[in-house]
Amino acid sequence: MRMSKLVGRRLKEDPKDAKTVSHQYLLRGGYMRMVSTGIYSLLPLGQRIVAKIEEILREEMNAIEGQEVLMPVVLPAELWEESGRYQVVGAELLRFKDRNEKPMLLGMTHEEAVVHMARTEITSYKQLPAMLYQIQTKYRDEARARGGLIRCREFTMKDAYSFHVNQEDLEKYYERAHQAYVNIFRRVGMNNVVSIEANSGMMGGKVSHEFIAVADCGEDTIILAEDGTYRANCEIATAAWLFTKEAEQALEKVHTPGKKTIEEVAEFLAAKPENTGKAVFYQDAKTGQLVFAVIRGDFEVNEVKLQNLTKIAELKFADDATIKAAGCEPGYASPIGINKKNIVIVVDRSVVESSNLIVGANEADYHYKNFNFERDLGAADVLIADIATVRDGDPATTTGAPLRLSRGIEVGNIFQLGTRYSAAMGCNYLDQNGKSMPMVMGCYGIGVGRAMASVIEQNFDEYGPIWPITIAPYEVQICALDPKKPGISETSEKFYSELTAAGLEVLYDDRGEKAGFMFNDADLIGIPFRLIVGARNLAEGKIELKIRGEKDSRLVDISETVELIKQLVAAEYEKFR
RNA sequence: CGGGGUGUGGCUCAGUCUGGCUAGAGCGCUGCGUUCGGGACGCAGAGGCCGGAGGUUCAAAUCCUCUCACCCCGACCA
Repeated sequence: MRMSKLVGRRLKEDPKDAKTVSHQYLLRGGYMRMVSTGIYSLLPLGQRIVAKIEEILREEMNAIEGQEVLMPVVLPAELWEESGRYQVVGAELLRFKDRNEKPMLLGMTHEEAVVHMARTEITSYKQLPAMLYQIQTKYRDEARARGGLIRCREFTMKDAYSFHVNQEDLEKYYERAHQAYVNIFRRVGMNNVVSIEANSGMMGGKVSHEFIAVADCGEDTIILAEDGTYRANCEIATAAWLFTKEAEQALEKVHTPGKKTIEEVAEFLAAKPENTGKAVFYQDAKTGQLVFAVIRGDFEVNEVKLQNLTKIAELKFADDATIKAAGCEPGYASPIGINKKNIVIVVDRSVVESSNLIVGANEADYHYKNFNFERDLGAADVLIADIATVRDGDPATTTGAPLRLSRGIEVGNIFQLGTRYSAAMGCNYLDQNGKSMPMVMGCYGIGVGRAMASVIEQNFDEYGPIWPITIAPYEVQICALDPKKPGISETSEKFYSELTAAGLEVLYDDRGEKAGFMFNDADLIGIPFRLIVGARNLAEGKIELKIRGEKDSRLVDISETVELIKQLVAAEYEKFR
């Protein structure tokens, strides 16, 4: 490709709205343009990268017996009504009506569509297991798109769905899919991706893993043990907290004027936050059901754990009126004397296993000292569970190694769905005994554009992205410096045709711009190998070879250049096998 | 959905508070010339209903009302 004809200009200044590195470089390098909030067009350079990522995805999916299909973007609402998700999912699902007033939607994920396919095509245990996948457009009407391709509304996703005769077979396949994902992220050049246990949320099913590209701009918080033995999303992470019991002391009511927060109360009573208990009121956003959570003062309630435990889809902080209606005093709420009727009470292990805590007195300006769970509240009608948020430095459950918080981008997600969809939608097969059974399903997703952005987040310098050769838009770039000088243009053209003939993908900067101008553009395009044809070196029979991401360049004999590049490119690919 | 902010050539912005000349700058773009190894320079050009609609005024990018769009923080996120 000749640069003089390449569509997609590079920008000298950072676009004002781009905050993350990948967003800035994708715009500045001329890889993509925004068309509307969270909706982007890919320019030729971006599309070339995406096509290469997709090819790697196909290879890895095919390697685990995947069969590529293509399902529609526009789906009838009735299909989603079968699974129940038409009602459950909120405004992110874009709904509309066709000319006959028939309710339709834009697919945000394709469990329903693939079940529709599987239940008509697969009828016998002899056809199982089977895996179907597609690389296709998804639409999610995000409340807030951000970060360019990191979180957008329309995006390309590789989504795969597997069907099995039983849970055991699913689990075996799930392991293979997990390994395929590890391969994919290595091959596209993400050098720091961890798979972690995750909350399966509305997808249903129990076991799920997220693949997280560790990057500061990430939206997810993940918990990693320093020795690598524990990895989990902070939403479900736990730790080997140690609590100690002491001799119980008598309950004592104390005056704590104006002291509301844990810190204020603890300081006022010359205690530490871990000597206190914290009471937090939540309510079901839909039904209003009140939930009373008690946890030690030095912990924070993990709302995702609480939601999973109480099976409430959406929790919010309870308002003061609701709290008062339940007979409690906001700010001084107490587990002592609480009316257990009509309130879901959840007590964290930290409170159950500690002694003599300071808690509210359910009366303004008063607290109790020496609260002990068994004696003062009791386990009857109380849920005892781990609802604590892991803190930096907490000990891992595996080895006790300190846990650390990191930020990351969710680049892949795999679920063991079970029969959540197949049972609801009649996706059955006949087993050996002629008995109709629901298929056991798994699903496996990777966002293609997000993967491209994440590669940048892990491979860049102050000048631009540094593409791994496996997904670089081109393998070699030729910069013809001052092409009017004798020999420059001829030599560059010769390299261009010879390298292209050798099967290499070459971007040829034939524009005759100033050297610095071309170098800066080349850095933004981030191609691994760069040949610089200039008068100075040409007089010596030499060509400069610069490897993107390396500081120094080297001189190569003209006669050896083509052969050397072929070898270097081949060797570079080997690194990603 | 809360809170904050921004809309002026392709891009980044000034001008708005305090209304008034032909609406500006840098980058980019076109032509000519000089340059030529890390974003050169000169000359000459093209390109704007100042987000939109109403209003106030002799006069509106600027003041008022309404509206739309976008960004950031939070909530949400299969």
